[in-house]
Amino acid sequence: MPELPEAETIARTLAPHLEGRCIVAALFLSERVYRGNPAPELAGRTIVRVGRHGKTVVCELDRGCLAFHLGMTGQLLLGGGAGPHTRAILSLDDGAVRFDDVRQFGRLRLLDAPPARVGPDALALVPGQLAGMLHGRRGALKPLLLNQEFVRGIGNIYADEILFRARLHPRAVAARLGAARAEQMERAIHEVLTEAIAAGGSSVSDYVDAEGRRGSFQLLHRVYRKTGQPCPSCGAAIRRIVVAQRGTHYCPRCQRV
DNA sequence: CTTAATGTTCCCCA
DNA sequence: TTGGGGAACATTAA
Repeated sequence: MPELPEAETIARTLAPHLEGRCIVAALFLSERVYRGNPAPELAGRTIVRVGRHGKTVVCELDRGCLAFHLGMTGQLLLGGGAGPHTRAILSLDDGAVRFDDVRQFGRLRLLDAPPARVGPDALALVPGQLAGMLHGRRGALKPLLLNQEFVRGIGNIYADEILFRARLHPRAVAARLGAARAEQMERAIHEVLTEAIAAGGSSVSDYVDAEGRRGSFQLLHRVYRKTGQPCPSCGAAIRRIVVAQRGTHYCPRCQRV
C-alpha cells in the first residue's frame, strides 16, 4: 500500500495528533512486525516530530526514533482499539495510534537516530541530479526506480505512472538515456509524486490515511492496472508485462525502448 | 484451484 | 561487480 505519497499523507494526518504527545504505554502484538525482545521501554518518551523517509513513516522521540515501514498492507490509524490485524499500539497521554497489517510485511523498528539515507529521497532530487545518477547504470529503468538504494520512495504504482508521464519504456536501458530524457524523467517523478500527495495518495486496495480516509489519486492513474484500456494520450491499448517480478503497465505506442 | 496484489531480502547465475 | 530472476514471507480477493 504505501509508497512515498501514502507515507507522506499518513505522516501529515498523524503529526497534529502525535507531536508533543507523551507515550504512556506500548503494546507489541507481533514478533514478525516488531522483531527483537525484550520489547523496548517506550513509556515516558515524547514524540517530538512525525515525518517520512522514502516510504518509511518516522516518529522522532526525545530519545530514539520509531520507524514504521508499512510493507504491502500496513496501516497507521489514530485510535486505540485492537482489531484482528493490529500489530502494535501506542497509548498516549491524549489518544492512541495503532499499527495494523494484514500480511505482516510491515516492520516497526526503534532506532537510535533518524534512518540514514541510503539513496536520495525521490522528492529531494535537485534538477540535473538524475542524469548523473543514471550514468554507468547497466540495468533497465523500472527496476532502477524500484531500487530504494537508488531513489527512495517509488514503488510499483508510481514507477509505472512516472514512466508513462516521461514517455519512457520500463525496459529502456538507464545508461542510454540522454540528458534531455533524464530530465523528462526527473520532471515526471516530481509531478506525479506531488500530484499524488495533493490527492491524498492512491487507494487501490487497503490504503487509508491515519484518519481512515481513502486517497483519490487512483482515479487519476493513467496506466497502472489499466490493461487493455485506451491510452489517455494516444488511444492504443495499455499493455501489461512483467518486469522485476512486478506487473508493469505501459503504452506500447507512447513508451518506446 | 490459480493468480495477483501498494514490498523487501536473500540466493543463484550471467 | 552489477543486476536480474526466482523464491520466500502471509493473507485476501477475484
